Amino acid sequence: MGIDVRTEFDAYIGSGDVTVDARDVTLLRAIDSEGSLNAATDSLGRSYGHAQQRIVELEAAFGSLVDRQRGGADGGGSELTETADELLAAFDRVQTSFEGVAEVAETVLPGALVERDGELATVETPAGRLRALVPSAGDGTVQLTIPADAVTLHEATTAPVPDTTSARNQFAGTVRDIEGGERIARVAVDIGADDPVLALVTEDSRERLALEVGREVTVSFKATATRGVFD
Amino acid sequence: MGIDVRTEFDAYIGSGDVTVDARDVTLLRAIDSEGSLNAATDSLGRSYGHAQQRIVELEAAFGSLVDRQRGGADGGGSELTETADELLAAFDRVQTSFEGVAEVAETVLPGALVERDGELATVETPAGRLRALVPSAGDGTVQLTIPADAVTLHEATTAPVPDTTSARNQFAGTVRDIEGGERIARVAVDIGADDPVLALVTEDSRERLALEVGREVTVSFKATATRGVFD
DNA sequence: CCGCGTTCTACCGACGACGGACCAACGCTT
DNA sequence: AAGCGTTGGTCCGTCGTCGGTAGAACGCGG
Repeated sequence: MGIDVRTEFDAYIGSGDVTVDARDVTLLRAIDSEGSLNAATDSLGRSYGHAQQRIVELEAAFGSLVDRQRGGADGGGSELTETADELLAAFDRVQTSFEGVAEVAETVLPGALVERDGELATVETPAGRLRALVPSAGDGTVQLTIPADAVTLHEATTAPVPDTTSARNQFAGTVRDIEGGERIARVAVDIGADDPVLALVTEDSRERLALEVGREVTVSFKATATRGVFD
Repeated sequence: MGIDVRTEFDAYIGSGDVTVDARDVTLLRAIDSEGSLNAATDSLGRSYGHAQQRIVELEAAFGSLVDRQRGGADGGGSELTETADELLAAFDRVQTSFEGVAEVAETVLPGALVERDGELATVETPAGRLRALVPSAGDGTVQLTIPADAVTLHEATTAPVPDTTSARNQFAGTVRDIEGGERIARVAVDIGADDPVLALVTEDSRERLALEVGREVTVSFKATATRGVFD
């Protein structure tokens, strides 16, 4: 079911009416490594004029980003300010966060909305009722997506009683498949729905829980991490 | 620490060498609601020519998306195929997934890399050692980001023993602050680092765990959900 | 004083994306 | 046969983005 597609994205960080994109970030990085705006632009094969103008725009929103000095023995040069370093770090963080959701496998479950209270909904699925965030308005059937990196597995015998944890969605299931990565395994757990729930687990955890095909486990995931959209 | 910025994104889904963006999606949605390509384009204030051409491109990658019929009593019309519906649903899912990471609060922790095994790293932080995914290569200090919707809280007394769960990162802490939303509360838990760890929790869970400022809890989050980037 | 390599600023041209206009083909109704 | 509103396809003008070029200012060294 469904069609298979790549999921891609462009990340931005913004302040005021300016938004910084990947292009701006590579420019700043090149300035940092080349030591001058000039060297940076032609190492990137880009025009000096627009790059310089762009930096002025960025600085209007974020404050000083590049310490520029013209004249002098070596003709001058530029280096990044602390603000620029923080900006780059912030961009890296959101970039890798987005990469996370883009690359990580997720399982999508069909379901029917039974109740809705603000953004929080309870949905009836083939595996049972669960709670999820559904941001948009609507009614009827929904598709829930559960990111594999938000699913935690427990030994079936020692599962925490639901009242003592904030992970409300808990289901008993049996391991159907394990794809071992280098250090991270992808475990497919059948919880009674058409498709198994995928869980990302470190190899350590896989050994510690003695995960193998056929083993009974309980899977849990937070309501705030599973998101639904209406069909 | 850090500068405050909006985080934004553009989502795409791709197949072959074609990538579908939000513009394409609104076009398809307009065709669906208007009943014809012509009505769709001028309800959007866009040119027919390019829209038609664009659909041909999309269909080259995804197969038939729009059933077009010209001539007839009403002059003809167009409606979406099942494939197009699936495409729209897929786009909605990735869109809301990205919105999730864009809107959800996250806490960033500084740390020092102590070991690294593939993508999996163990990092020394002010709160103790924890395991995280750090995709890029590098060395030295890192910044870990822990999305609030991936943090689960447990009663301090009945925390599951670490060996029985796949959530490896567990810390004892005390609740510092609670921001009550409509149905979802944001709980800040001090675990010994400079900044508290934020956890997104439903109001139900907040009551059930009797969460209030000063209460002792244990927070846990999966290694595969916390991502690190080098400074 | 001149040379150097940089930053600053402005202008031009190429390219792509898009809207707008146009015409043909279609198929049913009248 | 004429009319209608759609789809199919093409062409042109505009606008924004970007590279390229050119010139001025800067400040230190020779």
